[in-house]
Amino acid sequence: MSDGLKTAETSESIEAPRPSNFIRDIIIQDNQTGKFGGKVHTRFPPEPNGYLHIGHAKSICLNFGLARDFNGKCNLRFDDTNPCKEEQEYVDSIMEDVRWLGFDWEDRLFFASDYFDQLYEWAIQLIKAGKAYVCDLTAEEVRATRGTLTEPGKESPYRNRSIEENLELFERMRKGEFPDGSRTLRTKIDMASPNFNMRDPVMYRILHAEHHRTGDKWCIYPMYDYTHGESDSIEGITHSICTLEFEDHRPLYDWYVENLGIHHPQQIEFDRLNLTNTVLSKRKLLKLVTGGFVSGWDDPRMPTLCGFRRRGYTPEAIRNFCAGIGVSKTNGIIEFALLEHHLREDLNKHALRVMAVLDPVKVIIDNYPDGQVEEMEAINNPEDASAGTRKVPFSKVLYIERDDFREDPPKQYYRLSPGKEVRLRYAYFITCTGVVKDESGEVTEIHCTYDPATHGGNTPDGRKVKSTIHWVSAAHALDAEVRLYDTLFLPEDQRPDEDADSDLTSGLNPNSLVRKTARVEPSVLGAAPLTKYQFERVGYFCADKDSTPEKMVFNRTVPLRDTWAKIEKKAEKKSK
RNA sequence: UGGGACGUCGUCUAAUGGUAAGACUGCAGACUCUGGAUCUGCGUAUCGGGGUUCGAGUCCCUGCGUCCCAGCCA
Repeated sequence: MSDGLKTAETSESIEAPRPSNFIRDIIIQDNQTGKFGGKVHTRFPPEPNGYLHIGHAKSICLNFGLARDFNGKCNLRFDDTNPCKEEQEYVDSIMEDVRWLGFDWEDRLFFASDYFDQLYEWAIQLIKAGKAYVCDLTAEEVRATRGTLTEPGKESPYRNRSIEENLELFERMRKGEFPDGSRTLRTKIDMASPNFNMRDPVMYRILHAEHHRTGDKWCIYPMYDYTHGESDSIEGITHSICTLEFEDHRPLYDWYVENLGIHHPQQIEFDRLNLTNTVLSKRKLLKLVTGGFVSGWDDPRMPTLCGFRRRGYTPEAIRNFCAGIGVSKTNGIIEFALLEHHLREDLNKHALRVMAVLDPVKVIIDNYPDGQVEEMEAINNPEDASAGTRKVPFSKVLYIERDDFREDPPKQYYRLSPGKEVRLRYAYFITCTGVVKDESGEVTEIHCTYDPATHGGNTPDGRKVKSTIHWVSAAHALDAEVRLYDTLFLPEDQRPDEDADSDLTSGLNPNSLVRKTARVEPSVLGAAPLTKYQFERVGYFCADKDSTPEKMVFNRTVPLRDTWAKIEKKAEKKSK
C-alpha cells in the first residue's frame, strides 16, 4: 500500500516508528486522492513575542516531523503582524531553540512581514470587489455593535461606503493621515453570523509603531486572520496545522483564500500540550520573568526550551516525549512524570557517572595508613563501555552521604550502621566501629575499619554485602555549588495554568530552588556548561553556565528514582 | 440559553463494524559493585439511555459533561 510514508528505500533510519494519528491519516488520504499533488509542506509559525516552551516543541516536532516522514518540507515563519509586542531578541531565541531541538528549515526562513506589500494589494482587491470597507467606529463602538452569543451584531453605518471612498480612505490610512484606533479596514461578511469571526472582522488597524523588521514603513498592520492563510498560501503550504482554539477561525481562513482566488491550504487543528503542575501560557511565563520570580527565560525551573536546556534536558528526550504523547483533538493534560521518564531514559544511556556527596558526613578509616592515597578505577558509564574508566583518589578520611548512615537503622535499611559492613563503590568494604557526636547529638564522625583484601570493591572470599555507597576523599574533593530544583508551583497544584487570571505568586513553591555546597570527585573540574553527569545514586546533574573552574556549579536535572525513599515513606505512613 | 469541538484504564494514546491494545504512573517480585538500570508479574477504561446489526468504543437518535469563541492579540 502506498500511503506516502517513507518506504524501505528511504527509511533506513533507526528511529522508532511513529504511531499514526488523525493528521497523518488526513495526509495519507490527501496523498491518495492527489489533493495537493502528493506534496506535503508544513510550517511552524511562532509569534516572536516570547520564548519557545515545551508546548511549542510539540508543534515543532509535529510540523517538521510530518515533513520529514512524508518527504516534504517545513518552513519557519515568524507571525510578526503586531509591532507592539514583538522583538528581535525573541526571533533570535526562537531560531536557536528550533535548531537545538534538532530541526532545520534550510533556506526557508520567512516572516509574515515579508508579505505586507502583497497583503496590501490583496486588501485593495477585496475593496474593489466590494468585500471590504473602511470603518470609522472606535474599538468600543465595534465591541458594542458586535452582538452577543445569542444576538446578531449591528451593521456598521460605514458598511456601505462607495468603493472609491473606501479606496481613498484606505490609502490615507496607509499614508498615516489618521491617528491610532480611529479607523479600521473591515471585511464585509455577515454581522448576523453565529461565528463571531465572521461578523465583519477587522483586516487592518492603524498602529504608528516601529516594526522590528519593516521599521516605520507601515503605520497600518494586518490582523492575524487576514495574514495567516495568505502567508500559508504564498508559501505553498499544504497542511496548515494549528491548535484547537483556531477551529472557529477556519471559516474565515477559508473565506480569505477563496475570495482572493489563491492556493488554498488545509487548516487542521490539534490539541495544545498541557502539562501537570506547569504553566505554559505566554502571559504567565512573561509575568514570571518580568516579575522577577525567576532569573530569566532560561531559569532552569522554566518550561521554556532554553530553561530545559540549561537544566540539563536533552533534545532527544524532548523529541521522544513529543512522539510519545501523540496528537489528537482531546483536551487533556500530560503527567510531568512522562517527560521525566523520557529524560531519564536518554540520560541513563549517555551521562557520565561521577561520585558526589550532597550532604556530607565524615568517615575515618582507622586502620587505613595516614597519608596514603590510592587511585581507584571507576567505570564512567555502565551503559556504554566506550565511555571508559577513570581514577578516583581514595584516602583515610572520606565523606559519605549523611543519609547513608543510621545509628539506629530502621527495618529494611541496609546501608551503613554500627557493626554493619558496606561496600564503598570501586574501593573497599568497610565496617562501622563507632561514631563521634557533638553536644547536640549530631554525628560528626563515623569510624570504620576496612578490609584490605577487598580492594576495588571485590571480595576474594565471595562474601556479599547488601549495599554499595558512594564517597569522596575529603582531601581531594572539590567544593561545588549544586542547585536543587523542585517544581516552580506548589506540588499539590496540578493545574496552575487553568485559571486565566490566577495570582500566580501565591501558588509559587518557596522551595523550588535550594542551593547547597556539595563535595564532588575531582574529575569534574573544568567541565563545560551543559556537560551532563549522573551523580551516582543521587541524580542527573549538568554544569551550569555560571560554572567556572574556580567555582563549579551544577544544576540537578532530575533525581534518580529513589526506591528506598518510597519504602521509608510508606513505613512512616503505616506507623502513623 | 448562539456557534464550534471533544468524551476509551489514574494520565496520554491505539483499536478505521469483528478478542478493547500500548506507554507512563501505581503495586508485587527477581537481579544488581548505583535501593540506579534491567527483567517478570498484577491492577484499573469505552460518559448515560435508547436504536440499527449476527456483532457497536466505532453507525443513528437522545441526554449529560468538559473545552473554545463577543481583542483594533496570535
